[in-house]
Amino acid sequence: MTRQEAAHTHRIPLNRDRVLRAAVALADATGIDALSMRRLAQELDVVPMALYKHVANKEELLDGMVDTVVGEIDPPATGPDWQRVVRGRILSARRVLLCHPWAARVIESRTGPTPAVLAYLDSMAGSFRDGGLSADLTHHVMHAMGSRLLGFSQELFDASGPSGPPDPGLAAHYPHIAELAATAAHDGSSTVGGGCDDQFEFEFALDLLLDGFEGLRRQGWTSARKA
Amino acid sequence: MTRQEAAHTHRIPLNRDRVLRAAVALADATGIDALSMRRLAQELDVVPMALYKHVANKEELLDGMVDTVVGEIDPPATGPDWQRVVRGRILSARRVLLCHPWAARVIESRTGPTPAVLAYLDSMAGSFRDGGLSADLTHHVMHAMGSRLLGFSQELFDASGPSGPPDPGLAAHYPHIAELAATAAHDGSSTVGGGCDDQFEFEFALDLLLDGFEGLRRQGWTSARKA
DNA sequence: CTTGACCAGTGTACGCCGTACACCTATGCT
DNA sequence: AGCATAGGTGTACGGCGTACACTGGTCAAG
Repeated sequence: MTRQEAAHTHRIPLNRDRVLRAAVALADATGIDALSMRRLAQELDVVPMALYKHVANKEELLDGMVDTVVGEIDPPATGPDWQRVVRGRILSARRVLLCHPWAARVIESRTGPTPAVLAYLDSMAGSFRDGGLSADLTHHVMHAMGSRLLGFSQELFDASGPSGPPDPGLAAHYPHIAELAATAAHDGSSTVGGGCDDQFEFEFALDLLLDGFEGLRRQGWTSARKA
Repeated sequence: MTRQEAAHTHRIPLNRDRVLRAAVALADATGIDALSMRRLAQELDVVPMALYKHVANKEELLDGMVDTVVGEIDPPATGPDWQRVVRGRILSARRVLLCHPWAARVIESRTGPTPAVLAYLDSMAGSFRDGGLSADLTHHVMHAMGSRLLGFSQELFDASGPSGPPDPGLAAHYPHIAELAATAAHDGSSTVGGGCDDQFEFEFALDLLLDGFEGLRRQGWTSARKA
């Protein structure tokens, strides 16, 4: 067990997959802003340039990270009730994205779709089609769901800061927001703290949209273009 | 007209507002990634550090830019039809955000709300309340609208690249997406090219949501929490 | 057994970034 | 006249992504 042998044993050859996993873990642990090629290399006990044998550049690294997390989303369930199927899948996507808070922003920042995202969207479209929606309606429905399809949209921010008591200055300047904050505060939601129940909000919007889609489907909606 | 006088005349004293406007213009012209303090300073014929007399740092510059563009959104119209009012305002926001394609991402990247965004959201909540929605419903409705409230969400990407003919390889791997692309291609929408009519998609989703909200309002919806 | 191609990993270097800090210099108040 | 202040300057530092030339180890062909 010379030093050389030790080096051999503890150094798994560092393939692309290991790089991506380490990058995801690092982003999870320290935030996406702290993810640099240099820090990542350090984490892998390697010199920065070594990474470039496995990813072309940082953009491709980010693409790979996106594919890695999107690959964690459950495959679609099977069943006759398309709304159930879609709902379950989207909530799975949401769960995954909530585990990797950086992922939503990174996905949005990609200039083109990555394969895993494409596959996800494709199977989602398939679920709509299997549920009896026309291709036309499915198309518009996918657009309507927007980023909600991918389970994120935690919304911009909470409007109320992390602090506890309602800011009196805020109430003076933004009365309606203050009112909403008050509403959120004193209904006994699952989040004991000041905030509102994100999960409830998410499902509220999701169900509203799904109900809307079902209504359109039942009435045989088709995109009536004005010439 | 010594050189000194010339310097005096052509150098308007560079206040915060001029900095923000120049930053917005530069981001519009060259993209948000090309906006650096150094490039911005150069644009203003000034040394980089001069900017720091007017903005604390780059984050605050971005905050200011957000407030600048959000300030361009039309004030809310008045009228008895709340859906009309809200719809018009949101479409105004969308118009503004489409003029500054970088703005959506920057807004999402802010850690806290900026004053202009807060004011915008507040007056939007006011429109819902004036329309007869309860504070409770308004709260959830604001969440449901999500980023659509701010008029963006051009959606992740177009799924079909900028190229013309449908990629046969894509069709093989992602049949449903290919089907949607075909649907979008041969209905004679306003965009003659391959893409779909973003404006139509946006209004489709918007109206679906607004109709859903109106239904809830009419039936006196209230958030029925399961304890 | 030698040779040479081919990797994965290294080391150095460049140009860009945000910005801390010390410095000027004109302006305007006392 | 004296002086504080505000706005613009110059220099410098540490971090970033990554181009490019290299090295040592593996392995097939001669």
